[in-house]
Amino acid sequence: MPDNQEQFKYLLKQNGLKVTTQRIAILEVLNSRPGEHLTAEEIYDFVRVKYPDIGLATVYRTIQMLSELNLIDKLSLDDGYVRYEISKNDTEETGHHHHHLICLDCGNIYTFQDDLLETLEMRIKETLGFEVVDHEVKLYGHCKKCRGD
Amino acid sequence: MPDNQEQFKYLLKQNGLKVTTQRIAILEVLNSRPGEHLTAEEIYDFVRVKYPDIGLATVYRTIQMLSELNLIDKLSLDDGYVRYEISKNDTEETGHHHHHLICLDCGNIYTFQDDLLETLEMRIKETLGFEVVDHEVKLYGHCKKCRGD
DNA sequence: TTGGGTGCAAAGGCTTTGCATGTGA
DNA sequence: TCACATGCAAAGCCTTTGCACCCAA
Repeated sequence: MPDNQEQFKYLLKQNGLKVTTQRIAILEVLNSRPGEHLTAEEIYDFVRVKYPDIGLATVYRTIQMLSELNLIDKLSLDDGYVRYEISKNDTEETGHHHHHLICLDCGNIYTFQDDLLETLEMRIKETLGFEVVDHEVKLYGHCKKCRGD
Repeated sequence: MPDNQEQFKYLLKQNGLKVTTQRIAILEVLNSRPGEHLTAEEIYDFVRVKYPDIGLATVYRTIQMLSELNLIDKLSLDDGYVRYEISKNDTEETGHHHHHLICLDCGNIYTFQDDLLETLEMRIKETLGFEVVDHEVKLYGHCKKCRGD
């Protein structure tokens, strides 16, 4: 995580932005909960444990910035909330995200990696002339636990 | 479209719902614009051309109903609007939707069909025990037209 | 007749914005 | 010092809800 934080500070400075307590705190919350998909409100609550004076607006503003810097990923579950998680892009170049399995019963979100789409995307480029640079895949269904019950 | 409309009326009656002018009008608007992805407001505007007295709330209520009856599909582009299009499910059983190609330059939405995910979904069921029943795939990129310019 | 449907306006709920104050560089 | 960042509250914006009236069945 210090790596991540250093990268963050560097990115901020490089973009003429300031390194503030609030920004570091928010990044740390997201960084300490990989794989969770937090709403702005949830992030706000976690950050307030250590920094009770932070404002919700700051959380929203910081989240937006982190998203633009590609340090976090957005995920929308159509439940009225936008969720965020720390980005784990190994390959900076592709920027491709992992996919989500969403259980319709318990609401849990599972993630998985798959390169299957690359074949598809290549075919789309050849046949339609459309060049895919990013994708979002959500699979809805019933997870093992819920199917077992 | 009369087929579709008859099916609609039948579905309404079967569910103890009434066939009203407004409901038919909204369905017709969506039916006459396949492949377009309309927001509630846009649907509202189109319907008002013929039925100026309709209320926006009725549009929202009807849209929700149509969605529950699986006559229309929802699509969220994360621009703050939820969009709808008439459903063209050939196979009632699978309920699988087509996929969307979203151009980051002009905003146009292209659709395509592909069965590639079925392999993936089968593998997910085998390895993770997660049974996929629906999916949503959005591919972002640059369309032929915009790449040409 | 009568219970579901509609229109209107108000309320909800998440997110953004304006502005005065605070603070990192 | 000073431009950017923050907190607070207000405003925005899409969507839902309450309620009296209306109209399919």
